[in-house]
Amino acid sequence: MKAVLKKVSPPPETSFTVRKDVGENMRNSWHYHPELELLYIKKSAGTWLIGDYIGPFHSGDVVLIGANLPHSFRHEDTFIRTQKGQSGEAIVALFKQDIPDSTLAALPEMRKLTHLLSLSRQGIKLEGNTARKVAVMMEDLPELSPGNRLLTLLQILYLIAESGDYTLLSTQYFNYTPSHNDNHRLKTVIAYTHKHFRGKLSLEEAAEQIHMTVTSFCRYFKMETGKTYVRFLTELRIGYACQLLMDTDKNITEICYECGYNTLSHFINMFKLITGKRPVEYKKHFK
DNA sequence: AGACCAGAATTTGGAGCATG
DNA sequence: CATGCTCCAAATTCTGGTCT
Repeated sequence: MKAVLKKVSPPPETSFTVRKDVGENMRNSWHYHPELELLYIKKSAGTWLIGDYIGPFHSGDVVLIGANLPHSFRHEDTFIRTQKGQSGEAIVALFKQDIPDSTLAALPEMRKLTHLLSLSRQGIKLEGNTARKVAVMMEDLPELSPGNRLLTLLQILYLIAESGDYTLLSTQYFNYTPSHNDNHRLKTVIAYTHKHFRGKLSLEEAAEQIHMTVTSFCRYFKMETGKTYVRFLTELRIGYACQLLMDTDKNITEICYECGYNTLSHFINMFKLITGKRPVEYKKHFK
């Protein structure tokens, strides 16, 4: 599943982009961009794929997507194709990490904000009261003067960081970038998995990559990532299957084999486990 | 396309060993 | 004593065949 790099250029008098997407304009494909994206779903529902996370979204949801994190929002047809006035609506703010970094993040009072920006690489979904407050602030964003718009954006980021009222969506290993602190062995095995998940990939093979026995590897992987290796692999494969279902006309059997599964029954079971829908239902829903 | 089932494979948790 | 690993048995999950 290859994400497409999208170029975003803000209007000349501003340092970031705010837009209101309505109906057809909300359509998008699997893509990424160096800008952070703050998205408020004013009126719509569907499924979002953010990194290796797949899940439903509804009106009122707010999400912060970090730099270069691939994502795609699949809106239900009713919100895309309805008559004027009844279509779905979303408000999007796209800004470079420099904006909070150069204005606030360097200050000691803003330690939580720095943390928030680093967590955004996994995709952050706002919860409860914070989501409601941010939604209200985002409603106003498109109408504000450029200066007020910037201040409101910073205020929103500060509010999110301080509240801690959010959940992380993707695993931290989906879009990892090498750093000296990262576990080298884990990086090796995850990179190997990303490269080979479409084919046959045994636990033994994965363990071999980092010279561990299978037993030790299973325990190690679970301890490091919080999920089993098989679960991680399943999420990766089903995420790819979703893309194939939405973006191609391949049949379920073909997609099953293309995602590294050998039996249709198992593929369907796993698909249901991860998405809550059967492949055919999923395809009908979004095609 | 999807359900069901038996056998195979994987994961888990406890116990224990080696090393620093 | 802490850490990192292995071994083993039991539990859980996956696979592949078959049927609807």
